[in-house]
Amino acid sequence: MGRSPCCDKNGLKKGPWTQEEDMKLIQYIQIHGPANWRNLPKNAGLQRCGKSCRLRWTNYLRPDIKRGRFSFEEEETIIQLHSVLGNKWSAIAARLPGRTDNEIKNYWNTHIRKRLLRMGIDPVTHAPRLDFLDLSSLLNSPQLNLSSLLHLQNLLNPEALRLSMNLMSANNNQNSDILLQSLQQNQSPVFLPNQFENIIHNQQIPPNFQIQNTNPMQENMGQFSTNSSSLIFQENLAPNTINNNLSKYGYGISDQMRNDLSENSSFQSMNSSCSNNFSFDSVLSTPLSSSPPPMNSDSAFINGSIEEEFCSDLFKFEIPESLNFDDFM
DNA sequence: AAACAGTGCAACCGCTCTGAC
DNA sequence: TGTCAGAGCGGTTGCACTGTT
Repeated sequence: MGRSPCCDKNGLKKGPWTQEEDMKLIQYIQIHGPANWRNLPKNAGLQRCGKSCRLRWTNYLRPDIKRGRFSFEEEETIIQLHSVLGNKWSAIAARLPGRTDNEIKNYWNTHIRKRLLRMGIDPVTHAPRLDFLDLSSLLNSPQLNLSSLLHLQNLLNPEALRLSMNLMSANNNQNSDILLQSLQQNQSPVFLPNQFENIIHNQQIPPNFQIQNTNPMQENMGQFSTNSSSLIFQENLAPNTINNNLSKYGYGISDQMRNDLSENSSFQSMNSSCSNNFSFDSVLSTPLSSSPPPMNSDSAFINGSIEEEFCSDLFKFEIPESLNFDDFM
């Protein structure tokens, strides 16, 4: 005994809704309210499946539906919420007044997802994916050093990283031996956040280390789960360190932009007890525009209900208006 | 101008999950 | 505990529109 179908599909109309059907549905719901979808088509005189009526109402006819293009703020909100909630489109839609889950899903798949991929960002994990980028150009970059390779360990599959290390070894990079040895022994070296900072600043590496994932939201995200950014943006890191790492890990920050950031922008580390829950990925993956709104992610949360699990104001990042982002779009 | 390819989006399908009964 | 309706999700389809050749 399986579940009975929601409707008898024989003789029921499919495809685009006509204006007359819409009017029937609207008038019926205005009188009786949106309930008992199974019986609604019959009572409303519609040759439609109840589920089709429900979807038509919730995705198109509802009076509070907002039509038209997504604003920058809405897009930013979607990206940030998706970095926390994943593909829970209804949960995302609940925080975007007037937008439906289906609309957001479509917009994600047709616009945002493609742009994130072009930016070298995994749209699933919101982590930079160097396998989307040109590895050879990275290896030839004068900025490639030990700390950046430590993050490559998180972003590349082991074989790709081994190849990278071999190439660096050929370039007489003595530090690479340490990392290569660790990889060959398949160790899971561990280090603490303050040690990580030492690495960033002093290029020193403990004998055995591991980048610890401090973001619980990303612990279950498979092979790309180790989150570099949650470590990169620990509270005590200097802005220039952050700026340098922006470009190291695939965000395409040019030298000009990095200089502008160093000179004119400010990362404000906020004292917060929820820093471990914050993922900077959402901010990083936020699309840049020629006239960006304030990068304070507070604007992303309509009702504030998510703030308990997502520290939205850990950092405030101000981008000077004179900065030209066209190169990065 | 016509043919074709690419894109965006509404709508659908099949399935799972959840809560009420 | 099982059944059912509603809700939600991922994936897909079909069509209109737009850009390119």
